Amino acid sequence: MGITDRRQRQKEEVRTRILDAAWEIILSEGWQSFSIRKVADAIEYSVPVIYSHFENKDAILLEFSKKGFQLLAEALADAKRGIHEAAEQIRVMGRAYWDFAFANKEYYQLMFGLGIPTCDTASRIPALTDFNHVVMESLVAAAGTGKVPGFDPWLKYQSFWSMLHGLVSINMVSPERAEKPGSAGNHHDRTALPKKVLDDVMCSFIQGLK
Amino acid sequence: MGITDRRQRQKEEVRTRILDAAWEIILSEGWQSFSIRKVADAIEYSVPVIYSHFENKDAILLEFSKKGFQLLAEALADAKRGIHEAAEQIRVMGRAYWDFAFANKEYYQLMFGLGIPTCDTASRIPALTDFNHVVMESLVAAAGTGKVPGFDPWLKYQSFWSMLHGLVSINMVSPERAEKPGSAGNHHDRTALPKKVLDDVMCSFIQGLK
DNA sequence: TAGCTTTGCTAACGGTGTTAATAACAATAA
DNA sequence: TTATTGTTATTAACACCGTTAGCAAAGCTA
Repeated sequence: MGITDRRQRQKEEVRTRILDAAWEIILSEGWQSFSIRKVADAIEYSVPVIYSHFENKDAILLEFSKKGFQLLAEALADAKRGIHEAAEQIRVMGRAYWDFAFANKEYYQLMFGLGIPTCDTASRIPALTDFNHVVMESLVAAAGTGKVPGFDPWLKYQSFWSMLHGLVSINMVSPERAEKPGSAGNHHDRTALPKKVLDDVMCSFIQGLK
Repeated sequence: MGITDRRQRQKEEVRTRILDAAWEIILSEGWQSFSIRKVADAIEYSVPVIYSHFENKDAILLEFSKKGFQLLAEALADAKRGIHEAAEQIRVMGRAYWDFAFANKEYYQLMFGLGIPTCDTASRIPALTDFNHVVMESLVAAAGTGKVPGFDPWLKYQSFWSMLHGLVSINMVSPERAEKPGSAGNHHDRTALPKKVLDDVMCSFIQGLK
């Protein structure tokens, strides 16, 4: 019975075509203006076929959110590969997190857009576990060398992530907000300062581990 | 000519009725489902009158964003009033920031919702300056006692804000994400841990100032 | 009272997510 | 080969949305 197999394959192919078209729209027009109808138009199918592949619009966006976390986890794992000192691992992961966010703005915004992920969606993102592990590993290693009493790796993981996300999202929403009042129009400063802030924050974080 | 005065007053009154109705809708149904038509229905006017008071839907939301920053700046100013030690001022401002965010979720989400504030809106929020001043004051004071070489108050202000916003937004988007895997369903932990993270983060931040 | 300005309305345009009813099709059974 | 079944895709509708053009009503001035 290869028939059902072929049907499965064809169905899968339409599914990926939907995702591809959706992503193209998001990249070119922004995720705000992404719509089911545009996708249907792009893949030359009628609207309801999309609903036979995804429960609703948010389910499509969730798919990208998942993939975003996967890519982020990989980026961090790649960054620290080959580096032995735990503190340095943390430093490069911080930079990698920052770089990922700004190299993949659309992903990052979908991953954290306040309205998009509903409360229960978070538990349905398996890649979050990978992210968790990659970070935690280095944190435990860094603390292990210092022998800090009452060290809570989960707490430090939260701190690490919070700092990075705050830094990124404040600089992503609007560059103006992060600009020094006196240096308006200084384009060099606009990109240089946030990276200095990143270094500063990571530095005092790592200090707090030891 | 008291006629134009009265007209002005009446116009102003409609304006506040629009904002009141809008806020009520946002509180009861969430800002996602807020719509011009619902507001028009609530104030018993037709839709176009709203457009004679506000340029568009976003302009109404921006109004709440502005007020949110104003309230936040006041909350921080209130929190540190009467406290003399700069480090302690920073600590209580951190707590005040956190408390404000969760006591006024709707405001906070409007203030930072990634899709809502466009790039140029940031410069149109005067209360941001107040927020800036209130925080910076204590930062400079805290550093002044320590005499750190190469101290950049603007950089530290960025760090301070970033850490807090990251902490808040990660815990606000979905409580599950911030939960320790092993302690699923432990309701005590769900509220207690983030506050410990807050303390931890603030602690190492203040350490970095001296 | 006639004319002018302001104000508010209806109705429409072009969108959106979502779904019920229906036609077209491919695969099986007689 | 024809009839029957089950799947798939379509049309068309529902109920919304932001926004605006055109028009009627009311208020004020002269």
